[in-house]
Amino acid sequence: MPDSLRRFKADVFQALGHPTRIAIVELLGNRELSAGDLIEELGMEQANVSQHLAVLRSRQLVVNRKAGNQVFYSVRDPILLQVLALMRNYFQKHLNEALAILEEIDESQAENTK
Amino acid sequence: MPDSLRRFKADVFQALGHPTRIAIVELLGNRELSAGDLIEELGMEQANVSQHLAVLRSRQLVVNRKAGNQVFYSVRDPILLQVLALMRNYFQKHLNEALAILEEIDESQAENTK
DNA sequence: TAGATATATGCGAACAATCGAATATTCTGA
DNA sequence: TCAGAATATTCGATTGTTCGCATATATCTA
Repeated sequence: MPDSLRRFKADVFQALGHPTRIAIVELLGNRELSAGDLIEELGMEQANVSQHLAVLRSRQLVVNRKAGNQVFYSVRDPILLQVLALMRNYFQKHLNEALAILEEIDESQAENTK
Repeated sequence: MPDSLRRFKADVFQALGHPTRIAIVELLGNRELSAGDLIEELGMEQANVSQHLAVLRSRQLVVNRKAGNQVFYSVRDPILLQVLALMRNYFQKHLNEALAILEEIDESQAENTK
């Protein structure tokens, strides 16, 4: 496989490689939500959410539609939702290990705060 | 969904968010390959490949088996291969946009080298 | 045991990603 | 045209990732 193709895939995965962006894609699901809706649901800084939306847009994982004052976002291709569904599956299958990994992450974070 | 779950998913995606690691998982497919095999196939520095393998191991996307002198790697769960297959699908569907994105990346890299 | 082979790890420099704060843009309604 | 609402962008500080190089560890073979 050409390297450019791998870079493309890696870019898509990397765009999904942040909890907030996962949350955005999952909140969107099959419906449209405005940026404001997302900000409210996520309970995060407006600018921060907007930045994450910019990442998802730049990789074209979401599309947006302007309606007057607002901007409505949706997932561009349902394949992405299938991918997330597979991941849910994967997570359940490996729940124990997953929790262990998460604990490690927490511990190493505690470590850093010492 | 709890945030921890999203972090777990994000971690998995992030592990896949590098062209070399995509290449490794795709090379492995359903078979086992030694670290040396992978280094040869990839044509990259031994240490670099080993570091990428460490990332994949730490997120448990691959498992390894020691046999004497060598270490054999394989993909832990075929779900990951399904995910990659879906991405192939996605890529073909959006080939044109994908190429545009790749060009942008190239341009911004050229920008940086100015 | 010594030397070779296979793999992993530690370190530092370069680069990229993230966040909050401030500011800019775009649109609406008075 | 102006104020205000919704969203996006820019900036700088901080943190995380990646790479190459050097070195460590483990195993095999003579």
